[in-house]
Amino acid sequence: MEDKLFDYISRYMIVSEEEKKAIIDLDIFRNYKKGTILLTEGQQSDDGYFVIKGCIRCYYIIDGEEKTTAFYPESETLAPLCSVNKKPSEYYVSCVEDSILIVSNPEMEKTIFERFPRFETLCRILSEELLAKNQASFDGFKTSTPEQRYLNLLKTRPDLLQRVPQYQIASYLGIEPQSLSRIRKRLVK
Amino acid sequence: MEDKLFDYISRYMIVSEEEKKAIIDLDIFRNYKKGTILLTEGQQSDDGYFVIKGCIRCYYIIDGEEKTTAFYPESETLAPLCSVNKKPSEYYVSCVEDSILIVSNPEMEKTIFERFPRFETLCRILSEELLAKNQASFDGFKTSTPEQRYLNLLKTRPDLLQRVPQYQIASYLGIEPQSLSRIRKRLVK
DNA sequence: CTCCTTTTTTAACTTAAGTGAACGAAATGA
DNA sequence: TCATTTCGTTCACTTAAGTTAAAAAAGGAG
Repeated sequence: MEDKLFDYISRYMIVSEEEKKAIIDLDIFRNYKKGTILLTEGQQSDDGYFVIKGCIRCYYIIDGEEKTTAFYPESETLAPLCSVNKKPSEYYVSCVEDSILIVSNPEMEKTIFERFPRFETLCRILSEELLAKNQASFDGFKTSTPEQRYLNLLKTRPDLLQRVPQYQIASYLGIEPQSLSRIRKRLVK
Repeated sequence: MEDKLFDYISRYMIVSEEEKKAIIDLDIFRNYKKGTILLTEGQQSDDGYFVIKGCIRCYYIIDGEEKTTAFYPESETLAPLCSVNKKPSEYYVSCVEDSILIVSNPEMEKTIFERFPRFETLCRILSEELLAKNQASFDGFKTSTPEQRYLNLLKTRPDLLQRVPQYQIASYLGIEPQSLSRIRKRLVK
């Protein structure tokens, strides 16, 4: 289980046994059942998530309708806005499947960073990377039609379409479920 | 001129005179004329930008058409994807106006972080903040219609509409210039 | 297996954005 | 200053997404 985390980190640096032990000793692995709500609108939480297994999802409820904006499957990280700006959350976070997550918070990060400053460098670099990638997806979204967005999803994250209901994919693509159904129909021929 | 930078940083921490001097000694302030292209498609650069004065813009050229995806006015930061993933850039960066920028690169960051580790913490926190905010804008974009996006821009960044040509705003909103013209007409009544 | 709920598809109709073209206004530059 | 390019608006037409409603299909619970 720890391996998923260290495999991920090993793409950036070699982690010593001492460091591994320190992280495991934090006891940050958590199991959640499918459907568990990790964060609710209006709630303030400092927690950040790294997905070891399973998948989590962000969604808003706007005029009574669920609007899904992001999915985080294995090896992805979510630091909700409310954990950064210390304000109540505008969105929900829930588990799409039974999941194992690392749940971190600023205090434990501080503990680790003080003992192993290399980890703060790692987190800085990871954030910079994630930011640049998020901007690139946003760019792709802006410059594409709904159909192109769907095709791109099919190419880059085909797994998602298997794991997640279509109506959630639809709002993730910025359209209504009926439109996604239509696009799929259009494409099969 | 330095003040713009230190005013910005002072929202996060108190900067000592020694630290200020070290940063100023890096000699990282640069002047650019309106229209200067800072980064070209296909180019690889390590540079990151902090806007002291003026405004910079990111755009793609897709099928011969400019597609603007982002603006960075005073006190905003741009770390292009190519500076993070070390690959050739897919987009251009140019100056919307005569601008004064801080141009940084990984080596000088390393120099500063080694001497003043607090600055790495600052950069980590800033990246985390920027990431969360970028995600929030992306969410807002996905869950809005073009008209709502325009109204939101009008509310949150009215200055942009004065500083930037309409056709650039249009692609920033994910639509064609004609559609933006139509939306504006629709709204005046 | 059956019933009930959720999800997906279909359809008809409405609305708004894309497209291509034309025109005038504004900005640019020689 | 005049000529030229660029920009914003308008129009007519096309295309695709939103909306509302209903039916079909799939999934889960008992």
